[in-house]
Amino acid sequence: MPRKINLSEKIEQLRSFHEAEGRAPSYAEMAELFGYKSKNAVYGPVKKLLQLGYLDKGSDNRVQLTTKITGSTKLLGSVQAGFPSPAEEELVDTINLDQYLVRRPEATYLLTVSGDSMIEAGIQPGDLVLVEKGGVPKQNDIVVAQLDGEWTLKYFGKDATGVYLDPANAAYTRMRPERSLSIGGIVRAVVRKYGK
Amino acid sequence: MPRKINLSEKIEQLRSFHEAEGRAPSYAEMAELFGYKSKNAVYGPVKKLLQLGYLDKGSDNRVQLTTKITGSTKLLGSVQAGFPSPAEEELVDTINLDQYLVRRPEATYLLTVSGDSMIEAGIQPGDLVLVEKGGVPKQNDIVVAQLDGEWTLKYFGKDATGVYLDPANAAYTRMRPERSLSIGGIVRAVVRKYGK
DNA sequence: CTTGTTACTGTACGATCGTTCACTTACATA
DNA sequence: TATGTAAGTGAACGATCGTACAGTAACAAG
Repeated sequence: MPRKINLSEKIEQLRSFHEAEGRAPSYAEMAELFGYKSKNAVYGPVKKLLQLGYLDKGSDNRVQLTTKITGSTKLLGSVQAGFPSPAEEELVDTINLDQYLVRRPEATYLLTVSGDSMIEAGIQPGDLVLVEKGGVPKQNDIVVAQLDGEWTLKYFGKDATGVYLDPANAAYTRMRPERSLSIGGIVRAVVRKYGK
Repeated sequence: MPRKINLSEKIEQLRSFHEAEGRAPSYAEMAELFGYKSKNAVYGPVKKLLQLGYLDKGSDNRVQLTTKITGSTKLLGSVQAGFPSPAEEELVDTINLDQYLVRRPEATYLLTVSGDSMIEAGIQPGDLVLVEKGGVPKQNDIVVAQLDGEWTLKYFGKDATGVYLDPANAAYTRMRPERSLSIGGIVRAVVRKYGK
């Protein structure tokens, strides 16, 4: 039977190395980090971490850290499930919000919301919307649209009459373009930050 | 007068290198990337990019890319201002959502919201809340709390009677702990992703 | 033209890189 | 205890790393 290797400890060591240095360690640095005297000793653990997706190999042959290590937030279950007890030092993966939210980095922009036209969709003034340019909006997608000269945030829709824009606020009504309508982009995510 | 150097082009080249390789280039790779025949030629542009904050130098002497290059979203103005014309190829910095939202990575967790008790605060079922453990909640902070055995998302408050938890839903009422109340963490941000 | 400054080239250097090989140590099983 | 497998050590290899130095090319000012 193969001996048990403490991988979660090594993952934590890789996390702190990345936080301190901002880069992936070399084999020699990993040997020192893990407490080995020879850098060859890390080939075993590295192979396992590659299989588990914690490490990558680039076009040069150096190891690269994946978001499972470099990510800044640990993904847990639902609110109902509550928090894990601080005692259990389990193997928790981290994720990267950028990678989770952004599909096409070159076409994705962040805009600040002003106005309350989408308040009932949970989009408040001051929120950030992550907008992707260039796509074709589907029914009920939230879009950034320029309607008769002014930029707004609305639900996109189409019916027999043509294209329309719906607010998510009972105080406003459905709008249809009189002259021009241009879609700036489709809202892919909403981000709200509390505190200053 | 010093000759003009095209820095924004080099920044774009560094962005595409990072996207392709997932790492920072060496001096030799930068020489090839920028079209120089000698790697010494890049020392000049690199020095300027270091000053402008696009590059860093690590404890080894290799260059590191900052979020101004590796970030995945470009921060623009407000929705009202609309989109910049695609024609203008200006120097736009990118930001990193993780770095923007997360202050203490080791204490930050992501939970999925279930239930509609905070619906009027713009937090819907299925949203992700970014929760920071270990802080002391202030008046009207949104917290993950275990009230009499069950984990919920509520506004935190204190008055002469003691601690209470307020929902953001007219269908529910203020609650006060009968036996125990433990705060799991403070909600620092809300993230909603549209589409699958 | 000449001169001075800057941008760039080409070569060389020690250090470190990842990898390979031979060898020793540790330990479960028989 | 003896045996076999895996883990870890230590030395060596060519390749690439960042840096330094001398020299050339480009160009503005005189």
